[in-house]
Amino acid sequence: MSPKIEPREDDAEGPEVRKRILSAALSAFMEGGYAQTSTLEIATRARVSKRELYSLFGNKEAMLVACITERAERIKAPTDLPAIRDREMLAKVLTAFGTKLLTETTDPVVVAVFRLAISEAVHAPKVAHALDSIARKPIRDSLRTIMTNARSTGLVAGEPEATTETFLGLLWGDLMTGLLLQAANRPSTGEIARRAGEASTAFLRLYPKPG
Amino acid sequence: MSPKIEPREDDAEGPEVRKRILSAALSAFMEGGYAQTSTLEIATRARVSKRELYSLFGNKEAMLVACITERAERIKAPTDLPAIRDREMLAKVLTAFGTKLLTETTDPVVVAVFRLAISEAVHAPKVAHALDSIARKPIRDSLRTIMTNARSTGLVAGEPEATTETFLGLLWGDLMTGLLLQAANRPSTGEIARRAGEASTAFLRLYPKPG
DNA sequence: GCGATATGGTACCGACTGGTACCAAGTCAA
DNA sequence: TTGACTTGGTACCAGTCGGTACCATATCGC
Repeated sequence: MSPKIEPREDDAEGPEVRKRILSAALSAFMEGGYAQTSTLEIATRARVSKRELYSLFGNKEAMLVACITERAERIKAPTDLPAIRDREMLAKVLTAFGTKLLTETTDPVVVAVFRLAISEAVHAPKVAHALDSIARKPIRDSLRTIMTNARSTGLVAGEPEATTETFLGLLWGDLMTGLLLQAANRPSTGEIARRAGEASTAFLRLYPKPG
Repeated sequence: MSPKIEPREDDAEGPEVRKRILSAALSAFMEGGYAQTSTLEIATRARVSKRELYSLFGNKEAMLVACITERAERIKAPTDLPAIRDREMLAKVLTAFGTKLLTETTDPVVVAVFRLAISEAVHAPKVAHALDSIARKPIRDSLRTIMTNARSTGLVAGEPEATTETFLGLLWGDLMTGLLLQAANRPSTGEIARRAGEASTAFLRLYPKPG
């Protein structure tokens, strides 16, 4: 009940300190990788002292986790799913879902976040697990909800788990691996739309209306 | 024209020095990551002096490239493609291809190699590029050859590039990302076979015989 | 104006690293 | 035996880093 620390950051100091640090840390990690980035570098970029860094985050790894978590939380899947009445509508929903998913996850920053999490997946499972549970799983769950609905309304016969996996595969193809290895460029908006559309139609052709 | 150095490693010293180093380096990198692994650690594991390391590889990054290259070369795609006469045979070839691909690339060591390459993709593009050109591209090329054949013999109508991407997507689904993030376990032999079979049948249903 | 608190800047500590130099021991040819 | 060469072991160098301590400044309440 002590008086809250008032955010007296209104003096053109930019975003709040914590956000500034997270932003600085993320861009530093993106450019230099986790190991190559020194905490001093982060502090300097954030225009903050190392003490502030350590009093806010405790240690370097926690800064990484915080970065990744913060960015991943903004990827969350679309929340409001309209009621799907016919297969035409299902096609539209899937296309929209795919477009959104591809757009968000091919963002260079997101790709870099995946790279960071993958890099530390062995040593700091927390990092990878955070990304998985905050971004990857919710997206998948959201898609599976669509699939479950589509099945219960008799639009598609397949098992939700299987159809979800199929649609994700049709959507991704080999793209993510290429992006992670920097062997592919980010697809343009048009390519993304085309890809999502094709995945949607392919999916519906693959799972025709039962009965 | 000086006398070749004869490989007098026949004295039960185990594999040749170079291979021993590569093996030691790969397992060290796998366990500890690139940055966390010291060259002394590698030398000790390989029962070799640091001098030997540096005279053979020059620097640490080259050791990583050599590791990855060596392991990636063993993934190469199946070479002998039988002539494909009908769609039944195409199904079998695709299933076999998929099974082999999944079996080899879900190997924990291979996943770790991907992780290493992805980790260094920004700072050492050579590493990631090596993996891409030695393993990923040849596999894709091999599959596209199958697709091109299938098209020219009138078994499938789709553009080879597109059908290749589709089949890879059906095969992979969301698996690789899960493995990289350590959020999924390696699929069993049975699961791999099932997955490859389903990808194959789905693909053929998606691309019916033209005409 | 004054004491308390918090912050930026920075020096510092212990530990570790990549890479090189050097030594002692072993191996080979003659 | 001798001498050239190779190798494992290790000390060493210069540099870096994570994390802490300390100081001087600035802001705040009063």
